[in-house]
Amino acid sequence: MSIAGTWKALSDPTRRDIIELLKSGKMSAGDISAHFNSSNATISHHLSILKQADLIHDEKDGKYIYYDLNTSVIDEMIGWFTSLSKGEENE
Amino acid sequence: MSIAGTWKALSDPTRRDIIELLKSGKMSAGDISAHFNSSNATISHHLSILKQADLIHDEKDGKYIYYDLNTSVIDEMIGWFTSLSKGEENE
DNA sequence: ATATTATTTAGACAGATATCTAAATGTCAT
DNA sequence: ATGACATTTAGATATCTGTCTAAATAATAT
Repeated sequence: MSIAGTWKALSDPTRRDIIELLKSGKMSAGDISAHFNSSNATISHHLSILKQADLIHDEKDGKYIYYDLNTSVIDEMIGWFTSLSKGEENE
Repeated sequence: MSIAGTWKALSDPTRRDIIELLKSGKMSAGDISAHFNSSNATISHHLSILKQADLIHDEKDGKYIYYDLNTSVIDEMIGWFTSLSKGEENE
C-alpha cells in the first residue's frame, strides 16, 4: 500500500486511537471495540482500513482475531517528517 | 490548533505536496498554485487549511502573500510517531 | 479614477467517508 | 446438529471534503 493510504488511514481519530491502544500489545477485535462507543461493525471497518494500510496485522486464533501494530510502516512515516527539516525528496 | 487538525490537514495529497514544495523556502500563493492543475481558489483553500493547522505561516508583502513552513508543529507530529515504538502517552 | 494583477471568499455540487442495522460467516461447546 | 459467541460484510444514509466558477477584496500602476 502507498504512503497515501497510510495517511488516509491515520486521518481518522478513531483509527489513531486504535493504533495507540495497540501500543500496549496485541488485542482481539472485541476487546478493541469495547474501548469505543461505536458498533462492532464500525470498528471492524476501521480495522480493515488500518490493515489495508499495513499499519496493523491480524492473526486468527479460534473464535478470536488478534490485531497488532506493524512498526515498519510507522518508521516510513517518521522518515517523511524528518526529511521535512532536511530538504530530502519524498513519494 | 489540535493535533487532530494537523492530521486532517496532512491527509490530503495536494496539501502534502504543498508542504514539500515549501521545504525549499517561502513562496507566494500564485507560485505555489502554478505547481498544480487545480484552480487558484482550490489551492487557496488548501493553504487556509494548512494555516489553520499551523503547519504554514503567511506574510503579506504588497500584492503578494508568502507562505512558509512552521517546523515546530512538524516536530510535534514526529513525537507522535516516535512514541509509538516507545509506549508513551498521547493526545 | 480606472484597469490590472494577486489572492481570498461564497455558493454549489459530486464523490468520499463514518456510521448504523441487519444479515452472513466462522468457531466452539453441548 | 443446534445454539451461542466473535467478527465481518452488505446496504443505506447523513455528513464531510475537494473542486469548480463567479464575485469580492486588496494593492499597484497608469
